[in-house]
Amino acid sequence: MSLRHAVLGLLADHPASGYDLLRTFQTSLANVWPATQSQLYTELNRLAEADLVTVAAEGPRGRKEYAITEAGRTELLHWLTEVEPQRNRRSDALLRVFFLNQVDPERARAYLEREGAVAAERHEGLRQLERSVDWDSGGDLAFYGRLTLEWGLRFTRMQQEWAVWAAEHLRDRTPGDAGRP
Amino acid sequence: MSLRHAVLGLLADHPASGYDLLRTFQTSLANVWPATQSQLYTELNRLAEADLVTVAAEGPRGRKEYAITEAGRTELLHWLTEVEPQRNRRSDALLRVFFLNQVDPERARAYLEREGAVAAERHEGLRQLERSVDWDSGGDLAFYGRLTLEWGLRFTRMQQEWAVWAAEHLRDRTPGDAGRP
DNA sequence: GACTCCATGTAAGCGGTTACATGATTTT
DNA sequence: AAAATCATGTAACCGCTTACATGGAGTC
Repeated sequence: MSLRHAVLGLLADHPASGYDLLRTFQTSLANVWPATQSQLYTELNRLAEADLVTVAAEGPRGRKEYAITEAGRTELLHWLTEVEPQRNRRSDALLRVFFLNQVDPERARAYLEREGAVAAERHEGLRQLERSVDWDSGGDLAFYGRLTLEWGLRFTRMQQEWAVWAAEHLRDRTPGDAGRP
Repeated sequence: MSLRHAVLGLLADHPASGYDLLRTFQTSLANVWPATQSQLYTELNRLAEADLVTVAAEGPRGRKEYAITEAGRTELLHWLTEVEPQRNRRSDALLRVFFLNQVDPERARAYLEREGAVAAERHEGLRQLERSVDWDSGGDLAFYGRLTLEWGLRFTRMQQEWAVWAAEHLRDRTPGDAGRP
């Protein structure tokens, strides 16, 4: 149930409408906790129902600006410091590797190489993001955003390096007859 | 819908009962695609319904041994080579980092250090697993299992190193008054 | 006979995805 | 006037989690 806390976390910084939050979820948070429009609006209504947020103002076009309440802040801090993160992660990309013995080594290598290429692309995308953001604003959010971005950079690099290593390992193991005397 | 393919992948190697598969999911696959007992039995019935697996034999205590069918193999290969992996991952641990500006730097550092410690533990656990498995059996599954394990080792190491880096970065930024002249 | 392990099934509830639906305001 | 953007809401479906429920077979 972390969408709830993602919303609280954003509103803790400053009030925003569902529409505002949506854009944040589709940009800054896209790589950490993506959320859809449908999900967001439902959750905002639930949060308001539970008095963790309130409708602070109403604007044109039915716009509702939400603000976090004291109870919301308490809940956020509780989650931040006292709730153990769920660390078990599923990876269907890795699951495929597990079953790569079902295809011939060439296809297996092709799969690994594609994984490496995709990781490299994502890495490059994050590097571009890094360049495009003003990190010197001094804001706390910028600082911690930088930390999560660094995680992403390291993660994608690790994946890329692993894929290269795995493909090589595979080649060494089954010296394909192609390109050999 | 990858539980389906995880089951097919396992049955592609050799027939097994739901109970057998369950143990595999709770051990070898635990770090890649965990599944519960409830989920597994439901999925096996669905797979049988769709003729992707069949009940090859019935044993004592109502044991049903499932085997993959030709249609099942086709579906597995399709998924393996033609379906693009879903790569967007949620991480509530990382989401917390994003909102760490809500707590004081000391608590933030404590959080990062704990993340590092957990990563180190998991790394050690995987190293032990590595030692306990006979990788020289020559089996394909052992080979590809090794690749996924290596991924885990690199991932946990990366996380640990990142956590150390992040905690240091945080210290440099806000030179706490504790332990300073 | 009691305990443990093997073995399967089902029901309630929740969070996430996809799709549909509506309408006001601003821009071109 | 038309198009783009802002803005919210809801319904169907699916997969995962938790919990409950049942019983056969082997072991002490």
